[in-house]
Amino acid sequence: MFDALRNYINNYASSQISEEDFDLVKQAFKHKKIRKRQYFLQEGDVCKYTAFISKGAMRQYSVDENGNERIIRLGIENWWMGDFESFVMLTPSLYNIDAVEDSDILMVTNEQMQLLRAQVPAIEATIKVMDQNRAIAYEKRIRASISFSAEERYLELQKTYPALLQRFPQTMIASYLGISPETLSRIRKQLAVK
Amino acid sequence: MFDALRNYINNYASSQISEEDFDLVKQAFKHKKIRKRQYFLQEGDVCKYTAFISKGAMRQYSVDENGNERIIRLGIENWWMGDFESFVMLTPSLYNIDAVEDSDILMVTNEQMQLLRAQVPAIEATIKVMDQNRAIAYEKRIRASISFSAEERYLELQKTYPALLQRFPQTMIASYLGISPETLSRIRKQLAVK
DNA sequence: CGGATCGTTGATCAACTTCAACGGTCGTGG
DNA sequence: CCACGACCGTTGAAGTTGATCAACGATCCG
Repeated sequence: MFDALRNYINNYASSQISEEDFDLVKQAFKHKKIRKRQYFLQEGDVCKYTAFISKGAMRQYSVDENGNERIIRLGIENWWMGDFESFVMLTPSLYNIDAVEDSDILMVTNEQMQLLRAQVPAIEATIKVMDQNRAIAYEKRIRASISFSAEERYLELQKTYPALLQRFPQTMIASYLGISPETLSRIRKQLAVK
Repeated sequence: MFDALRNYINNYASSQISEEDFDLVKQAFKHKKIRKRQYFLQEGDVCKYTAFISKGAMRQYSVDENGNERIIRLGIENWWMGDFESFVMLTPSLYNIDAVEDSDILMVTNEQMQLLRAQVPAIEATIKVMDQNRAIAYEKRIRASISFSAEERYLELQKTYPALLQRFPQTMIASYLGISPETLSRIRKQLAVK
């Protein structure tokens, strides 16, 4: 259960995390199984935990006034899931997060995370790299949304995170790209011809 | 010249930075005056420095195959400017950065920044808060780009960063929002009527 | 087996872009 | 200090992209 997280840390921190340090990590995280369609977070609630997905697939989305779901993040194994703003500021979330497949997650509060960060150098290092990577990934996505057409954004996603295309239904991919399912269907048809 | 930076740090770190610590900061940063239209970074170059804008206004943009400028970031006093990916990874940048007004900037390399971070607790604290705020701001912008119409994105910008609207020509604001200058002009006309 | 979900396709519609022209303002070089 | 050119914002018309509405077949799951 914790192996995925251990590998993740060892991969991000430059050195291996010691057994004692990893015990601290284990104590800070709560394991939870979450079934397909089950909520991890509902709009209006505070996102008290951030979750490391050790198995499964999840999504974060808001619902507009017409009832349309707008997916702003997708996550699978070895990704983190949570509403960052709500988690850090302890404000009510604008988002829902639920499982798209049966999932195993490891949950931690921000308080525990900050403690771990201070106690365990490997965690501190991991978080720094994560912060960097997140900033870079977000900048790319912002650039794509300003500069690229729907087709280009789809191709970019296909190139960057091909795994997501296999794990989530096309409707969700479309929503994540900010386009309608019909448009994505037509783009794929179009690309198949080429 | 360094006052803006000192205030910035004192504002972000929970405690005041000591005089000795701030001397270290002063040594790490290089001051530079940069004239309107002058480049801070050109596409293809590595972004060796990140800049704290102590006075002035700058923009980061890419140029597409048709010669259109796509602005992905605007910055004024007390904001940081630089291509984060290039700065961290030392890869050639896809962007240009130039001054929109005559500006005073304080420049630092990533290496020096990491050293400062290790030596000066106030810098470490400041960067942590910056990382958080950046992530939150980026998530909002991604959400806006997926979910909101051009008019809604303009209103959001007006609400969140009204100062930007005063400092940059409308053409640049339009580019930053990912819409054409004509569309922004019509949106503003439309809103004026209401 | 039956209902729900998913992807596809066609037709129409709305949002936004592009192209073109014009007037105003600002900064600069003569 | 003035005149000129560059840039900026505005407006109109036409064109494109993608959204919406609607219908249908396939598949999956209970």
